[in-house]
Amino acid sequence: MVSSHFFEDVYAVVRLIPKGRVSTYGAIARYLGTAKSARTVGYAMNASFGVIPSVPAQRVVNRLGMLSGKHHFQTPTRMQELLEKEGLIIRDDHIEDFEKVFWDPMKELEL
DNA sequence: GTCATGACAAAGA
DNA sequence: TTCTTTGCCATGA
Repeated sequence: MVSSHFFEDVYAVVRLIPKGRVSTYGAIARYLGTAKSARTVGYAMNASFGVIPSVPAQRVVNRLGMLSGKHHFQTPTRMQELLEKEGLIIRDDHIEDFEKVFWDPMKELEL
């Protein structure tokens, strides 16, 4: 497959998300300069399945901190388990203390 | 080649 | 304030 430029950027940023932190589609999209392409970021995650090096797609959620994409994992519970394994608290498919674990590339990288 | 859909989000009415 | 519309990039029919 021919990883498009945009996808590569998305993967690069997602891989930079520290363990125990999460980011959002919109934050990544904005960091890449295309604020309204959050949708495409999600699509990139869908295509990130099997990509090497592995892309921690479980650390990317929507702006509400909800595990909107868990259904796209190998198993619907995979995403939650991975996050809990990293020390996060998942409650009812949404991340507790989302603001505290939120990792914004705009602030963390470009600061 | 065109049309529709998708792990989303911001802006307009 | 909520509801609706638009934008983005890539993929599949």
